Amino acid sequence: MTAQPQLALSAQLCLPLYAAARGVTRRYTELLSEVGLTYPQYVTMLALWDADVPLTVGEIGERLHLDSGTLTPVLKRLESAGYVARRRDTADERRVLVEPTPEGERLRKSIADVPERAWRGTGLELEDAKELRRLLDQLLHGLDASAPA
Amino acid sequence: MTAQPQLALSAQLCLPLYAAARGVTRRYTELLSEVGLTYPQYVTMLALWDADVPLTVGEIGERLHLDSGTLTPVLKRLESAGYVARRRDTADERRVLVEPTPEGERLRKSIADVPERAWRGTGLELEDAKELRRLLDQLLHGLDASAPA
DNA sequence: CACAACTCTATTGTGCACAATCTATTTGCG
DNA sequence: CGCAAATAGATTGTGCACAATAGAGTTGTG
Repeated sequence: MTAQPQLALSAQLCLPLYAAARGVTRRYTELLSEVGLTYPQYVTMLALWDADVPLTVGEIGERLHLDSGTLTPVLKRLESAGYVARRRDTADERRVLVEPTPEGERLRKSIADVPERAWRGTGLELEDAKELRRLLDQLLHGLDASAPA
Repeated sequence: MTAQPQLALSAQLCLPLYAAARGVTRRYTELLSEVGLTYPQYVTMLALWDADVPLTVGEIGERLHLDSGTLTPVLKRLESAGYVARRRDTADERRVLVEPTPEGERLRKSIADVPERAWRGTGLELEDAKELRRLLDQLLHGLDASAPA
Protein backbone atom coordinates (compact mmCIF):
# COMPACT_ATOMS: atom_id res chain seq x y z
CA MET A 1 0.00 0.00 0.00
CA THR A 2 2.95 2.31 0.78
CA ALA A 3 6.73 2.16 0.80
CA GLN A 4 6.41 0.42 4.18
CA PRO A 5 4.49 -2.81 3.57
CA GLN A 6 4.88 -3.74 7.22
CA LEU A 7 2.63 -0.92 8.27
CA ALA A 8 -0.45 -2.08 6.40
CA LEU A 9 -0.10 -5.66 7.54
CA SER A 10 0.63 -4.79 11.12
CA ALA A 11 -2.43 -2.59 11.18
CA GLN A 12 -4.49 -5.64 10.40
CA LEU A 13 -2.75 -8.11 12.68
CA CYS A 14 -4.07 -6.65 15.90
CA LEU A 15 -7.69 -7.30 14.95
CA PRO A 16 -7.43 -11.04 14.24
CA LEU A 17 -5.35 -11.44 17.39
CA TYR A 18 -7.94 -9.59 19.45
CA ALA A 19 -10.86 -11.51 17.92
CA ALA A 20 -9.17 -14.91 18.09
CA ALA A 21 -8.27 -14.50 21.76
CA ARG A 22 -11.86 -13.55 22.61
CA GLY A 23 -13.17 -16.42 20.49
CA VAL A 24 -11.01 -19.00 22.25
CA THR A 25 -11.86 -17.50 25.65
CA ARG A 26 -15.56 -17.70 24.81
CA ARG A 27 -15.25 -21.36 23.89
CA TYR A 28 -13.43 -22.23 27.11
CA THR A 29 -15.97 -20.20 29.10
CA GLU A 30 -18.84 -22.25 27.68
CA LEU A 31 -17.19 -25.51 28.76
CA LEU A 32 -16.12 -24.14 32.14
CA SER A 33 -19.60 -22.88 32.98
CA GLU A 34 -20.44 -26.50 33.84
CA VAL A 35 -18.30 -26.14 36.96
CA GLY A 36 -18.99 -22.43 37.48
CA LEU A 37 -15.52 -21.22 36.49
CA THR A 38 -14.73 -18.22 34.32
CA TYR A 39 -11.77 -18.27 31.95
CA PRO A 40 -9.52 -16.01 34.09
CA GLN A 41 -10.37 -18.17 37.10
CA TYR A 42 -9.42 -21.25 35.05
CA VAL A 43 -6.03 -19.95 33.93
CA THR A 44 -5.33 -18.92 37.52
CA MET A 45 -6.00 -22.50 38.61
CA LEU A 46 -3.74 -23.73 35.77
CA ALA A 47 -0.90 -21.61 37.13
CA LEU A 48 -1.39 -23.00 40.63
CA TRP A 49 -1.73 -26.60 39.46
CA ASP A 50 1.43 -26.29 37.39
CA ALA A 51 3.43 -24.85 40.27
CA ASP A 52 2.85 -27.64 42.81
CA VAL A 53 3.87 -25.19 45.54
CA PRO A 54 2.02 -22.18 46.98
CA LEU A 55 2.47 -19.06 44.84
CA THR A 56 2.31 -15.43 45.85
CA VAL A 57 -0.13 -13.13 44.06
CA GLY A 58 2.84 -11.58 42.28
CA GLU A 59 4.14 -14.95 41.07
CA ILE A 60 0.75 -15.82 39.63
CA GLY A 61 0.72 -12.41 37.96
CA GLU A 62 4.12 -13.02 36.35
CA ARG A 63 2.96 -16.30 34.87
CA LEU A 64 -0.30 -14.86 33.52
CA HIS A 65 0.85 -11.31 32.80
CA LEU A 66 -1.85 -9.98 35.14
CA ASP A 67 -1.57 -7.51 38.01
CA SER A 68 -2.96 -7.58 41.52
CA GLY A 69 -5.88 -5.35 40.59
CA THR A 70 -7.14 -8.15 38.37
CA LEU A 71 -6.02 -11.12 40.42
CA THR A 72 -7.24 -10.13 43.88
CA PRO A 73 -10.97 -10.34 43.05
CA VAL A 74 -10.40 -13.48 40.95
CA LEU A 75 -8.62 -15.18 43.86
CA LYS A 76 -11.33 -14.10 46.29
CA ARG A 77 -13.99 -15.72 44.11
CA LEU A 78 -11.91 -18.90 43.82
CA GLU A 79 -11.55 -18.87 47.61
CA SER A 80 -15.32 -18.42 48.08
CA ALA A 81 -15.87 -21.33 45.71
CA GLY A 82 -13.56 -23.44 47.85
CA TYR A 83 -10.94 -24.08 45.16
CA VAL A 84 -8.01 -22.17 46.67
CA ALA A 85 -6.70 -21.22 50.12
CA ARG A 86 -5.07 -17.84 50.76
CA ARG A 87 -2.87 -17.02 53.72
CA ARG A 88 -0.33 -14.35 54.62
CA ASP A 89 3.28 -15.48 54.37
CA THR A 90 4.51 -15.53 57.98
CA ALA A 91 8.06 -14.89 56.76
CA ASP A 92 6.97 -11.72 54.94
CA GLU A 93 3.60 -10.37 55.94
CA ARG A 94 3.33 -8.32 52.75
CA ARG A 95 2.90 -11.48 50.69
CA VAL A 96 -0.15 -13.69 50.30
CA LEU A 97 0.42 -17.36 49.51
CA VAL A 98 -2.17 -19.11 47.36
CA GLU A 99 -2.59 -22.84 46.75
CA PRO A 100 -5.33 -25.20 45.59
CA THR A 101 -7.47 -26.88 48.25
CA PRO A 102 -8.17 -30.62 48.01
CA GLU A 103 -11.39 -29.62 46.25
CA GLY A 104 -9.27 -27.58 43.85
CA GLU A 105 -7.19 -30.68 43.13
CA ARG A 106 -10.32 -32.71 42.45
CA LEU A 107 -11.46 -29.96 40.08
CA ARG A 108 -8.26 -30.44 38.11
CA LYS A 109 -9.18 -33.98 37.19
CA SER A 110 -12.82 -33.23 36.53
CA ILE A 111 -12.06 -30.63 33.87
CA ALA A 112 -8.92 -32.21 32.41
CA ASP A 113 -10.68 -32.73 29.08
CA VAL A 114 -11.62 -29.07 28.61
CA PRO A 115 -8.62 -28.07 26.46
CA GLU A 116 -9.11 -30.96 24.08
CA ARG A 117 -12.86 -30.21 23.81
CA ALA A 118 -12.21 -26.52 23.31
CA TRP A 119 -9.79 -27.01 20.42
CA ARG A 120 -11.74 -29.81 18.78
CA GLY A 121 -13.39 -28.60 15.62
CA THR A 122 -11.20 -25.56 15.17
CA GLY A 123 -9.34 -27.37 12.41
CA LEU A 124 -5.98 -26.41 13.85
CA GLU A 125 -3.47 -29.17 13.17
CA LEU A 126 -0.67 -29.98 15.57
CA GLU A 127 2.01 -28.45 13.35
CA ASP A 128 0.02 -25.23 12.96
CA ALA A 129 -0.57 -25.09 16.69
CA LYS A 130 3.14 -25.44 17.33
CA GLU A 131 3.93 -22.70 14.83
CA LEU A 132 1.25 -20.44 16.30
CA ARG A 133 2.63 -20.98 19.76
CA ARG A 134 6.15 -20.19 18.57
CA LEU A 135 5.04 -16.92 16.98
CA LEU A 136 2.98 -15.90 20.01
CA ASP A 137 5.88 -16.62 22.36
CA GLN A 138 8.15 -14.56 20.12
CA LEU A 139 5.64 -11.72 20.15
CA LEU A 140 5.23 -11.89 23.93
CA HIS A 141 9.00 -11.82 24.35
CA GLY A 142 9.25 -8.81 22.05
CA LEU A 143 6.50 -7.00 23.91
CA ASP A 144 8.20 -7.61 27.25
CA ALA A 145 11.59 -6.56 25.93
CA SER A 146 10.37 -3.26 24.54
CA ALA A 147 7.86 -2.47 27.27
CA PRO A 148 8.30 0.92 28.97
CA ALA A 149 8.15 -0.70 32.42
CA MET B 1 2.82 -36.30 28.22
CA THR B 2 0.10 -38.72 27.11
CA ALA B 3 -0.91 -40.66 24.03
CA GLN B 4 -2.52 -37.44 22.79
CA PRO B 5 0.25 -34.90 22.32
CA GLN B 6 -2.23 -32.37 20.98
CA LEU B 7 -3.90 -32.10 24.37
CA ALA B 8 -0.85 -30.88 26.23
CA LEU B 9 0.11 -28.37 23.59
CA SER B 10 -3.41 -27.07 23.10
CA ALA B 11 -3.71 -26.57 26.83
CA GLN B 12 -0.79 -24.24 26.59
CA LEU B 13 -1.79 -22.39 23.45
CA CYS B 14 -4.70 -20.52 25.01
CA LEU B 15 -2.48 -18.77 27.54
CA PRO B 16 0.03 -17.22 25.10
CA LEU B 17 -2.85 -16.18 22.87
CA TYR B 18 -4.64 -14.56 25.81
CA ALA B 19 -1.50 -12.82 27.07
CA ALA B 20 -0.33 -11.68 23.63
CA ALA B 21 -3.69 -10.15 22.77
CA ARG B 22 -3.72 -8.22 26.04
CA GLY B 23 -0.11 -7.18 25.54
CA VAL B 24 -0.77 -5.79 22.08
CA THR B 25 -3.96 -4.09 23.26
CA ARG B 26 -2.04 -2.50 26.12
CA ARG B 27 0.58 -1.14 23.74
CA TYR B 28 -2.03 0.34 21.41
CA THR B 29 -3.88 1.79 24.41
CA GLU B 30 -0.77 3.66 25.55
CA LEU B 31 -0.35 5.28 22.13
CA LEU B 32 -4.07 6.00 21.75
CA SER B 33 -4.31 7.69 25.13
CA GLU B 34 -2.74 10.74 23.46
CA VAL B 35 -6.04 11.31 21.66
CA GLY B 36 -8.25 9.89 24.41
CA LEU B 37 -9.22 6.70 22.57
CA THR B 38 -9.42 3.22 24.06
CA TYR B 39 -8.47 0.18 22.00
CA PRO B 40 -12.07 -1.00 21.38
CA GLN B 41 -12.96 2.55 20.37
CA TYR B 42 -10.01 2.52 17.97
CA VAL B 43 -10.91 -0.74 16.25
CA THR B 44 -14.48 0.51 15.94
CA MET B 45 -13.16 3.59 14.13
CA LEU B 46 -11.01 1.31 11.94
CA ALA B 47 -14.11 -0.61 10.89
CA LEU B 48 -15.93 2.62 10.00
CA TRP B 49 -12.95 4.13 8.18
CA ASP B 50 -12.50 0.96 6.14
CA ALA B 51 -16.15 0.84 5.15
CA ASP B 52 -16.43 4.30 3.59
CA VAL B 53 -20.22 4.06 3.98
CA PRO B 54 -22.40 4.22 7.11
CA LEU B 55 -22.57 0.87 8.91
CA THR B 56 -25.29 -0.49 11.17
CA VAL B 57 -24.36 -1.58 14.68
CA GLY B 58 -24.76 -5.17 13.55
CA GLU B 59 -22.42 -4.72 10.59
CA ILE B 60 -19.73 -3.27 12.87
CA GLY B 61 -20.29 -6.22 15.18
CA GLU B 62 -19.77 -8.72 12.35
CA ARG B 63 -16.46 -7.13 11.39
CA LEU B 64 -15.17 -7.01 14.99
CA HIS B 65 -16.92 -10.11 16.36
CA LEU B 66 -18.61 -7.94 19.00
CA ASP B 67 -22.28 -7.75 19.99
CA SER B 68 -24.55 -4.79 20.64
CA GLY B 69 -24.11 -5.04 24.39
CA THR B 70 -20.46 -4.14 23.91
CA LEU B 71 -20.79 -1.78 20.95
CA THR B 72 -23.64 0.46 22.13
CA PRO B 73 -21.68 2.07 24.99
CA VAL B 74 -18.52 2.26 22.85
CA LEU B 75 -20.43 4.06 20.08
CA LYS B 76 -22.05 6.41 22.57
CA ARG B 77 -18.64 7.43 23.89
CA LEU B 78 -17.34 7.94 20.35
CA GLU B 79 -20.43 10.05 19.66
CA SER B 80 -19.85 12.13 22.81
CA ALA B 81 -16.24 12.64 21.72
CA GLY B 82 -17.49 13.93 18.37
CA TYR B 83 -15.88 11.20 16.26
CA VAL B 84 -19.01 9.44 14.97
CA ALA B 85 -22.61 10.31 14.14
CA ARG B 86 -25.48 7.89 14.86
CA ARG B 87 -28.93 8.06 13.30
CA ARG B 88 -31.87 5.72 12.85
CA ASP B 89 -32.21 4.25 9.37
CA THR B 90 -35.38 5.83 7.95
CA ALA B 91 -35.89 2.77 5.75
CA ASP B 92 -35.87 0.45 8.79
CA GLU B 93 -36.34 2.17 12.12
CA ARG B 94 -34.86 -0.82 13.98
CA ARG B 95 -31.44 -0.08 12.57
CA VAL B 96 -28.94 2.58 13.63
CA LEU B 97 -26.49 3.88 11.03
CA VAL B 98 -23.06 4.96 12.22
CA GLU B 99 -20.42 6.94 10.32
CA PRO B 100 -17.37 9.06 11.13
CA THR B 101 -17.85 12.81 11.47
CA PRO B 102 -15.41 15.20 9.74
CA GLU B 103 -13.56 15.28 13.05
CA GLY B 104 -13.47 11.49 12.94
CA GLU B 105 -11.88 11.68 9.50
CA ARG B 106 -9.26 14.12 10.77
CA LEU B 107 -8.55 11.71 13.62
CA ARG B 108 -7.78 9.03 11.06
CA LYS B 109 -4.84 10.98 9.70
CA SER B 110 -3.59 12.12 13.08
CA ILE B 111 -3.17 8.56 14.38
CA ALA B 112 -2.15 6.88 11.14
CA ASP B 113 1.28 6.06 12.58
CA VAL B 114 -0.06 4.20 15.61
CA PRO B 115 0.13 0.67 14.13
CA GLU B 116 3.73 1.12 13.02
CA ARG B 117 4.69 2.57 16.42
CA ALA B 118 2.87 -0.21 18.24
CA TRP B 119 4.64 -3.02 16.40
CA ARG B 120 8.04 -1.38 16.37
CA GLY B 121 10.36 -3.13 18.76
CA THR B 122 8.37 -6.33 18.98
CA GLY B 123 10.93 -7.99 16.73
CA LEU B 124 8.21 -9.47 14.55
CA GLU B 125 9.46 -9.67 10.97
CA LEU B 126 7.15 -9.26 8.01
CA GLU B 127 7.20 -12.95 7.13
CA ASP B 128 6.40 -13.95 10.70
CA ALA B 129 3.60 -11.40 10.83
CA LYS B 130 2.12 -12.83 7.65
CA GLU B 131 2.33 -16.36 9.01
CA LEU B 132 0.80 -15.29 12.33
CA ARG B 133 -2.05 -13.59 10.52
CA ARG B 134 -2.65 -16.68 8.40
CA LEU B 135 -2.83 -18.94 11.46
CA LEU B 136 -5.10 -16.52 13.36
CA ASP B 137 -7.46 -16.24 10.38
CA GLN B 138 -7.53 -20.02 10.13
CA LEU B 139 -8.31 -20.27 13.84
CA LEU B 140 -11.03 -17.62 13.61
CA HIS B 141 -12.59 -19.45 10.69
CA GLY B 142 -12.49 -22.71 12.59
CA LEU B 143 -14.09 -21.12 15.64
CA ASP B 144 -16.88 -19.63 13.55
CA ALA B 145 -17.47 -22.88 11.70
CA SER B 146 -17.80 -24.97 14.86
CA ALA B 147 -19.57 -22.38 17.00
CA PRO B 148 -22.86 -23.53 18.54
CA ALA B 149 -24.66 -20.42 17.30
C1' DC C 1 18.10 2.36 66.09
C1' DA C 2 15.86 5.80 62.94
C1' DC C 3 13.74 6.32 58.77
C1' DA C 4 13.43 6.96 53.90
C1' DA C 5 12.99 4.05 50.01
C1' DC C 6 11.20 0.07 48.43
C1' DT C 7 8.02 -4.00 47.91
C1' DC C 8 3.70 -6.37 47.95
C1' DT C 9 -1.18 -6.60 48.01
C1' DA C 10 -5.60 -4.34 48.15
C1' DT C 11 -8.74 -0.67 46.73
C1' DT C 12 -10.92 2.54 43.52
C1' DG C 13 -12.65 4.06 39.16
C1' DT C 14 -13.33 3.53 34.12
C1' DG C 15 -14.28 0.83 30.30
C1' DC C 16 -14.94 -3.22 28.08
C1' DA C 17 -17.15 -8.36 27.02
C1' DC C 18 -20.97 -11.05 27.03
C1' DA C 19 -25.24 -13.55 28.50
C1' DA C 20 -29.93 -12.67 29.27
C1' DT C 21 -33.65 -9.88 28.66
C1' DC C 22 -36.50 -6.09 26.91
C1' DT C 23 -38.63 -2.99 23.50
C1' DA C 24 -39.65 -1.35 19.06
C1' DT C 25 -40.10 -2.51 14.49
C1' DT C 26 -40.64 -5.39 10.51
C1' DT C 27 -41.95 -9.50 8.04
C1' DG C 28 -44.54 -13.67 6.96
C1' DC C 29 -48.47 -16.21 6.54
C1' DG C 30 -53.19 -17.37 6.74
C1' DC D 1 -55.76 -7.12 6.92
C1' DG D 2 -54.27 -9.31 11.59
C1' DC D 3 -51.04 -11.10 14.37
C1' DA D 4 -47.28 -14.40 15.60
C1' DA D 5 -42.44 -14.89 14.69
C1' DA D 6 -38.30 -12.81 13.63
C1' DT D 7 -34.96 -9.02 13.81
C1' DA D 8 -32.18 -4.86 15.52
C1' DG D 9 -30.63 -2.44 19.04
C1' DA D 10 -30.60 -1.12 23.97
C1' DT D 11 -30.50 -2.36 28.84
C1' DT D 12 -29.03 -4.93 32.90
C1' DG D 13 -25.92 -7.56 35.68
C1' DT D 14 -21.50 -10.05 36.45
C1' DG D 15 -16.77 -10.34 35.92
C1' DC D 16 -12.61 -9.08 34.18
C1' DA D 17 -8.30 -5.62 32.82
C1' DC D 18 -5.65 -2.02 34.14
C1' DA D 19 -4.07 2.62 35.74
C1' DA D 20 -3.62 5.10 39.84
C1' DT D 21 -3.39 5.14 44.49
C1' DA D 22 -3.33 3.61 49.28
C1' DG D 23 -1.43 1.28 53.03
C1' DA D 24 0.93 -2.25 55.53
C1' DG D 25 5.26 -4.29 55.94
C1' DT D 26 10.39 -4.78 54.94
C1' DT D 27 15.13 -3.37 54.00
C1' DG D 28 19.27 -0.69 53.49
C1' DT D 29 22.03 3.08 55.23
C1' DG D 30 24.14 6.04 58.35
